[in-house]
Amino acid sequence: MATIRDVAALAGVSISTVSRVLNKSGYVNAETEKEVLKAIQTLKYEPSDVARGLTNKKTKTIALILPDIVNPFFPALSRAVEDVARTLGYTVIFGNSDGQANKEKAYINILKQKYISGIIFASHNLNRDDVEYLQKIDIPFVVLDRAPSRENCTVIRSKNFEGAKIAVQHLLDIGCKKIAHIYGPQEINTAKDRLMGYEESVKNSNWYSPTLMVPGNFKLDGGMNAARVLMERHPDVDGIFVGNDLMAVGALKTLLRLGINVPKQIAICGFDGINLTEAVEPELTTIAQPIYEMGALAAELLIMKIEGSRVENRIYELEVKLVQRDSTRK
Amino acid sequence: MATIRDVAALAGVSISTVSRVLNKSGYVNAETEKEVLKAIQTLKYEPSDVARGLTNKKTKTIALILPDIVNPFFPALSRAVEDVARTLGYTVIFGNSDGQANKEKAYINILKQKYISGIIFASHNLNRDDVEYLQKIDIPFVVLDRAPSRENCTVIRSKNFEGAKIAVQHLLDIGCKKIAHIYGPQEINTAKDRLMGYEESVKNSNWYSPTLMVPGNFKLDGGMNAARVLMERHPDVDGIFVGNDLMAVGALKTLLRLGINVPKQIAICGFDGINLTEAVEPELTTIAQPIYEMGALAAELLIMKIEGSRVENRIYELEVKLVQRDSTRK
DNA sequence: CTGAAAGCGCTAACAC
DNA sequence: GTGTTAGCGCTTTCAG
Repeated sequence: MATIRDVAALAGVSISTVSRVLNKSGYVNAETEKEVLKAIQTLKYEPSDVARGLTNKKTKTIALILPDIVNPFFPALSRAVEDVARTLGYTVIFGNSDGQANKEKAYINILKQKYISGIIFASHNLNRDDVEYLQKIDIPFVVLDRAPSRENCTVIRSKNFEGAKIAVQHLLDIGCKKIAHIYGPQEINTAKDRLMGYEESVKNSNWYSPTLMVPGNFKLDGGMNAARVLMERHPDVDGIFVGNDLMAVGALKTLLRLGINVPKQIAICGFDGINLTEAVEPELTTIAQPIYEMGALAAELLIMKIEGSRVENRIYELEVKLVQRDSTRK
Repeated sequence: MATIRDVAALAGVSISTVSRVLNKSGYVNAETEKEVLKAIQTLKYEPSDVARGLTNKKTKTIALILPDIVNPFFPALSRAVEDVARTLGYTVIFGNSDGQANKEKAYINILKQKYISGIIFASHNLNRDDVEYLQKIDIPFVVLDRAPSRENCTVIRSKNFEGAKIAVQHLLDIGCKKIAHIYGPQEINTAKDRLMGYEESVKNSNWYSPTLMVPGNFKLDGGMNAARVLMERHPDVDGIFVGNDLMAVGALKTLLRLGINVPKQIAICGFDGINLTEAVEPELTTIAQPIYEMGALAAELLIMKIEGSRVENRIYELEVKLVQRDSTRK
């Protein structure tokens, strides 16, 4: 593979001139530039990102750390990140943390050794120490959903609280008289916000009872189990707002197995907007987050940071949207 | 961040000695080694992968190029690759090619500039030229499902042809009298092999007709449409072997919407073994590929190649397994 | 067993 | 405008 030296030799200039045309930095005579470009062409020269990295401490690669790519929320997000990264000339390393602080910390270290340009953390476990560390070693980062502090992080999320209220209102609108909620792990902010949105919406209803709120694990089986519990406690429920789509699918399974008609007897509304909601029958109504946009924005903001644009350290909160489907069409 | 020089200084040795203990290469006095290790400890020194890359032309990072991470087959595969890569000290870059040869070629180039250690191509579009190019620039690679030539590629796949026969046999075993097949794009090897397996299994049956084979696109809507076509052509079909799970889920949707009971009236068997088969109701019987194992094996073989072990350039063909669920339990 | 020195391929002062 | 040179942090001969 040709190096910058080969190009310089062929073009009859010095390597710094070549470097200048490569980086469009400093002045270069139009003629010489042409020569250099020609030499680059004929040698099919491509600068080595690694050598550049060594000098710049930046590698045009970003990392995406997420809990588990197998969780159906993340593929779409990853796709968005990769799409915009590639467009902007970046490459993306991905890592699964399983939500474990130590795995995530280990990744930060590895990535540092690789002079990673920046990191996107998705619904993870970042704590104050990590944030300080990242700041200390000067690695730009962006956080999805969760952040230990609002002040010094750029965080992207969608309107979970409002979305929950929209969900409940929708169920009321279609005529539900007693609405339950299956919520996710309360260590997870999104799960908490959605639960709060539900509570605030229903607490003054005469049918309200705390036992209408059943915990789940944000996974399929959690939704299945929660629905079973709920049916035992409150057989008269006629609407369920489920904290995420995966559990909503689980709940749907349980209801179908119990011979309950969805939506006629019980309507279901999920949250997230993953593709899975369209794979099941009946298709699930959901409060859709703009998943792709969230990923794209994360990548854009991160790369802006990397390239020196000032990016506000604040929460970017995106809108959610009610997507009605058969599970709430009585 | 401390460099190798800092360590050398603190330990009172030369940098080459430090390098030796770092790489366990060459002889180092036990005493000096201890000193060096201590210095490394107190300085929290971590060698720079980038600097190493510059000298070694290897970066301890591999790439995974796949069509689209959003396709539910790939998350599990990716997870496996990342798991074993991490365990073996590698990091993974992922890229979506959308099955487009040019995107894939572009990635190869970018990765080359990054001194990528090796590449895994999943069900992609690699052609002879690409293979030659990769060999020329000496980047180890492994291919999943498809390869332009058997001789000079390490390819991993599962028994598609045999799996298809198992599927048909299973449908016969549970009493199906007329079995249709929805097949995937014939440019894709796996789709072709599965179709051939079906044909070979049924071509001598008295009920056989070529019109029982309906094309699909390996996606949800393809399965939905194909099932509709099929029901018009052959309302008396009582078993469908679908070329992949995603289409099988689509077919199931169509049948449920038509008020057809699955499995009583029509049994369905898919292929792949993705999680989605357990999310729908009834759950789908499928010919499960060992998806995780395939990814893990790909990563292992690739890293063996990278690290200089001889790895046979041949096809590693893994077993598939019938997983019976309610969609074929009459 | 250990150190000196020459790169790996590139960027960025600093001269000319 | 363009060339020289000194690194970036590490590995690896080659002496000693």
